[in-house]
Amino acid sequence: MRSRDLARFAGVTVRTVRHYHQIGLLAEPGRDANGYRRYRVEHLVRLLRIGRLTALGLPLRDIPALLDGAGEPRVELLDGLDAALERQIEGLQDQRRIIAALRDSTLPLDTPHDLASALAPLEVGRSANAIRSGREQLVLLASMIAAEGRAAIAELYERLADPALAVTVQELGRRFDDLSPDTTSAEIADLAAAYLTQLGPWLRAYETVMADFTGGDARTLLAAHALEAMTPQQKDFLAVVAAKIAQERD
Amino acid sequence: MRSRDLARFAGVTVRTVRHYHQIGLLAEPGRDANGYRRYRVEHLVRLLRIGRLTALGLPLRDIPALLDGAGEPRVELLDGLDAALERQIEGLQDQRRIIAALRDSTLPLDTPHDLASALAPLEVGRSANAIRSGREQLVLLASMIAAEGRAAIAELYERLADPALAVTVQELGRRFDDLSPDTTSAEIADLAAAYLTQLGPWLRAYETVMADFTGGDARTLLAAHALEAMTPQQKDFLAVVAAKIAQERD
DNA sequence: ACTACCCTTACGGCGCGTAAGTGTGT
DNA sequence: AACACACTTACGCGCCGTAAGGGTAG
Repeated sequence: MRSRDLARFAGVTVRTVRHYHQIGLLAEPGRDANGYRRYRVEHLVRLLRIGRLTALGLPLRDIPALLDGAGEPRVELLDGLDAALERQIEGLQDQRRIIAALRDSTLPLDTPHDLASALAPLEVGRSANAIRSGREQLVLLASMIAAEGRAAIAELYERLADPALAVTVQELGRRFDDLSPDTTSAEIADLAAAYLTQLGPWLRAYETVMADFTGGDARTLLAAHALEAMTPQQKDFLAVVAAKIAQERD
Repeated sequence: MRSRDLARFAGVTVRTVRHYHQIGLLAEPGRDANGYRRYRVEHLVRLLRIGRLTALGLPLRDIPALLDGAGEPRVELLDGLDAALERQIEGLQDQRRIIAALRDSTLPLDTPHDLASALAPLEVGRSANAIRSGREQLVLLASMIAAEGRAAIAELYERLADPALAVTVQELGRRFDDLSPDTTSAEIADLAAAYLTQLGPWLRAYETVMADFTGGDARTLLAAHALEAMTPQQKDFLAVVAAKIAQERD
């Protein structure tokens, strides 16, 4: 037998055989006068056994001990392999579940599905900037909120997306997007008042949930992120809203 | 944010972050006067999105296209990922099945379970040499027989292991193992006659199955392997048996 | 002269882990 | 002076794939 025959019989590539030679897993056979390797049946047997063991998921490193010594720790070995396989399978199944959930959505693949699903209707009519910023904020939020808070946050977003409120939210959002150097401070105050009237209760609920389920640095980061995407007038608006909330509290 | 903070927020290691820098997946941030990296929220957002995509099983190589360009081929991409995952899972489940079958057996891990399960009783009392050779032969045979023939071969082995025949087979085996330089040719002829009487029909069935389900080179290899483990007297015995079979045929 | 093999050496790839050696913040 | 950080460069892993460059069999 020469390399090609051996490899074919064993169902592997010639490269694989030579790799096994390199790491000392398969003994080098004798050579013909021309330097070609000349294999004997014992090599094929060894190669086939190696193949059976790798098919179990055993690393090459462990195989010499099993083939040359006796395979003492039978059951422990098998149990270890099986447990490792089970963990791997579960991991892959998790991935499949995420993928399955994602196919039903039109949102980007990297948005957290559980929070974002309700968000799509709220994006209607918003500026590209606002949409991008909102999605980024969601990614941040999803990473920083404790697992127990996810449901609470999701429920809040769903409340916004409720048809009774969604139209209002869209309109407020559009007015926010339109804040520009032309906007007067009276108009800003106007919008802030409308915001608090319509969304005051929601904002308080949001703050409660955030206080319960996120850390202080999380909220700092979220705030920093939100500010990055805003125009000066939008920041002014935010300041007015914040002032009014503080005022209410007293 | 410095490296450590960024990494902790994103749930990865600092090394991972730097790897992403190296392959151009994450932009290098500005540096402080001392050379430390100073990250901004946009880096964290990017890193989190990368994390969401890798969690789906996407290779890092594909991620820039998804984050920077639009993710056009949504469904195809997801389907491809899902199919790949499914294949992987099936492969791992195959491994688990093999492992499960192996735990019930006391044979070495690298013997083909479906053929070998019936073989254990026949090894009782045989020489170490014969046992080793027999198992090796099984490995060879399992690799060379067509899938359809496995059941037929398994059935043949089970016939040998049938209590009615097993004792005879064991005894013939032991006598075969004992062939040595002291053995006379009359004793060899004696054993050959016993062999043919007891196992003639089985041998013919075996030859039929082999002719049906293996190639000529497979049988050549098996014969070569069997001969390697035999003493001269055992080879003599084999020659006598072969001659008698040829004689019968005429 | 063609084709299909054989040989050897060596780099690549995925996604980082793990040093090794040096400087910085407190 | 200790300690936890930061920085860079570079090798390692598991299992080969894939050349590159050259000889050989039929």
